[in-house]
Amino acid sequence: MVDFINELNENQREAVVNTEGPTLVIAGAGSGKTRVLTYRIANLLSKGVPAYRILALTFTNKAAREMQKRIATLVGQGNASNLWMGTFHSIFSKILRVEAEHLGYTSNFTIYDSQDSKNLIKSIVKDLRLDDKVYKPNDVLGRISMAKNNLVVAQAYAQSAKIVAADQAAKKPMITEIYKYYQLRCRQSDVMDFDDLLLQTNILFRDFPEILEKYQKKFDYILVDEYQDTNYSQYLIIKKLAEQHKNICVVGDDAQSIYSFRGARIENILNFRNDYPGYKLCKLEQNYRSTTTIVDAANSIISRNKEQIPKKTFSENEEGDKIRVMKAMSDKEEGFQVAQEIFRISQNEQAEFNDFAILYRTNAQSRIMEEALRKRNIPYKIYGGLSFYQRKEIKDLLAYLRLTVNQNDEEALKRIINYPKRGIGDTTVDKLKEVALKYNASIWTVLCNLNKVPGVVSAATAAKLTHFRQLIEGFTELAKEENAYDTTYRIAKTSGIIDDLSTDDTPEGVSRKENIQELLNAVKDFSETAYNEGRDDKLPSFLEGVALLTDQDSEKPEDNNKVTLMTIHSAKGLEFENVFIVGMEEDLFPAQQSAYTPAALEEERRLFYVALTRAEKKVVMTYATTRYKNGNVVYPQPSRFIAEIDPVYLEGFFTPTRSREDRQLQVPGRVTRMAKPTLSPQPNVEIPDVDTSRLQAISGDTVVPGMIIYHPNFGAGKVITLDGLGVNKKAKVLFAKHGQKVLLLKFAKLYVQGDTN
DNA sequence: CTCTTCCAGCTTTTT
DNA sequence: GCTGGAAGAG
Repeated sequence: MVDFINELNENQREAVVNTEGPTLVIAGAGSGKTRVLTYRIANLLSKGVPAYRILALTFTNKAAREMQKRIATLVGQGNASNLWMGTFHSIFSKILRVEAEHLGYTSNFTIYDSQDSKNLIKSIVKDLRLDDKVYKPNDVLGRISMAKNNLVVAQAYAQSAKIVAADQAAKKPMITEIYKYYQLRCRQSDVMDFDDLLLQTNILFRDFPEILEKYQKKFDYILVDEYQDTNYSQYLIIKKLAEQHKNICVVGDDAQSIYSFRGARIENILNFRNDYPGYKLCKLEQNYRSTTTIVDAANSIISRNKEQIPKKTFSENEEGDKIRVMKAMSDKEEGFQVAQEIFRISQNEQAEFNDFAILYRTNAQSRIMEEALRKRNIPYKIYGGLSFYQRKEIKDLLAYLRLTVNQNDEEALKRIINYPKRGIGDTTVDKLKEVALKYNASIWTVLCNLNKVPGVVSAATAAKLTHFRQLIEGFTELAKEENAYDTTYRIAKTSGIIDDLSTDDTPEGVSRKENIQELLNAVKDFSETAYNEGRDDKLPSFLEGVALLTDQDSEKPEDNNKVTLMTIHSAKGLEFENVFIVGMEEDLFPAQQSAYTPAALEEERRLFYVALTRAEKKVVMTYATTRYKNGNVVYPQPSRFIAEIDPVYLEGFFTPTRSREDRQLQVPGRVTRMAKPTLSPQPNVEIPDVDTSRLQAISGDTVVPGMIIYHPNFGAGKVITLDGLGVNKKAKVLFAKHGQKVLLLKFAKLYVQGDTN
């Protein structure tokens, strides 16, 4: 039995005991949010609610697993594993597989990861003969994703005047066409992308009320973690499911909303009161994780944001050390200093390596940290970056598995039709695709009907294609009989993948083979566990989950005493005794794209808040004064976030005294190679003042000599000369405060004085 | 059709 | 600094 009285504070207990009706839990960082969720679920179970009637949605697989583990220790493994607990994507993909036929998919539909989606977009852009410089897969996918997350299907996209106008303004009017074909080809391939998993669930619930009702009845209790990170699509699914009984409990912290870039709506949490009148509000404000210094410093940061739910997190822990700021001459030295500090602290204070985390804004920063740690023989584990499942050799083998299960999977087919080499080149694939488009069929269908389209390929090519087709068909037959492991093993062998990798003796080649072996082990593990537990051990079942897996899901036991390296985003929800936040520099953190709009900047600040509040005892922040970025040297300024912390909580950072106006004017931007901050000579040209409240952005090619321009970094300046052509066009500009600079116009964000009326 | 070499673009963050 | 695509030679 669960001891609520002794293990929970009053507010936490409220949140746990009030199981009926809508409940909103506002949970500050480190306030025992997970504890509340797990106890609430344990409480429901102890009241006799069957586990399979509880739906608990988390944001990451990791969070789900963690919670399951903790519930299992409270109520036993058997009970815990019957819970419907997982990410939105994994839970609803499960439901969609059951209901797929209603929507015109098969239950074996494939899930495209972002790379697959981008590849498909690339290919559509090519088919439509569009400029791939204008229609960049990333951008286009972003637009489509945004649309889907707002439940705008391709047809509605085309009909929305607002969206069409926005695309036209961005000079990308064909996105709507691309969306249409993208969706068409996904359907043809029996494929859903990540966003479809949510969109199609919404469509399912909208168009089939009896199915909605089935699930409304099934889930008596619904819990949602990280509610501030839900997007519209997720929000609506929850709302519909909870409509009948309204036993919904959402937990979140608006101060930790860091996913608006992928459609998360902070309003969802703010509007809970309107959606569920009569809701119960629980505020968890006591931080049990961090020292008062850290909590107060974090508060001093987040209070600068305008948009937030009023709350005051506090800590009754000891005051603790001040937050240390370390400056390094270079990114390399930054790594060196961090490694040295970790080593020193671990020696002096008997801290274990797993008490340390190094957090960074971008994955690209990990490599330099890795190198430094390796030199000092400090063990580390690294999350994110190129995940296991994104490695080429793994994707290749998975593509075989996918095609075996779903022959219409276009991206899988294109990936392996000529890997290993079997003499089927791009020309042939293009021809097949043309035929497929013409007959509105998948490439596989064309492959099966080559005789009906004579003359498309030569007899020799046709033979090769047929051979490939038979290879896959053989695998499909095999998959029906054998378990996932036996099938996969045979595929790896007979497809030639293993032979192909065996010819490569380089360290990379060896590591690729090891990765294949690791995947085989994972499949074996799946098959055996499934068999032992009486579940389906065939290939489709294995594949179901794989697309939604990430690196973070494969924690290895040998990883237990290592320093953790990860992005701040993936650190959310975790805690470490000692946290190093590295790369505290302008244009890195806050990211340069975020520095210009207030909303984006607030999100960066929340991200910083998340980073700080990961720490229990010590925070060390570091910045470098030179850094390699995309192979170029840049000279970053320390992040404004350092100066935003109340200096009483800091040590080692000298806050430069700047005038108020100066601080407001300074919107640090990109430092280009040409723009080394050197000693600025006083200008000998008179530059009039610029009214910064009336600036108008201009593009580089409208710049002419003599023009007065305004640069976010350097302020007002006069264009002296221009040289270079096209994208290499440069302007020599004399700035009032910074002297002469050469700007690459392609990069420089320039403004001119706008109309004064 | 395949292999090699060269170049451009990229870096926000994740299911 | 790395990756993926283009281009050109065999």
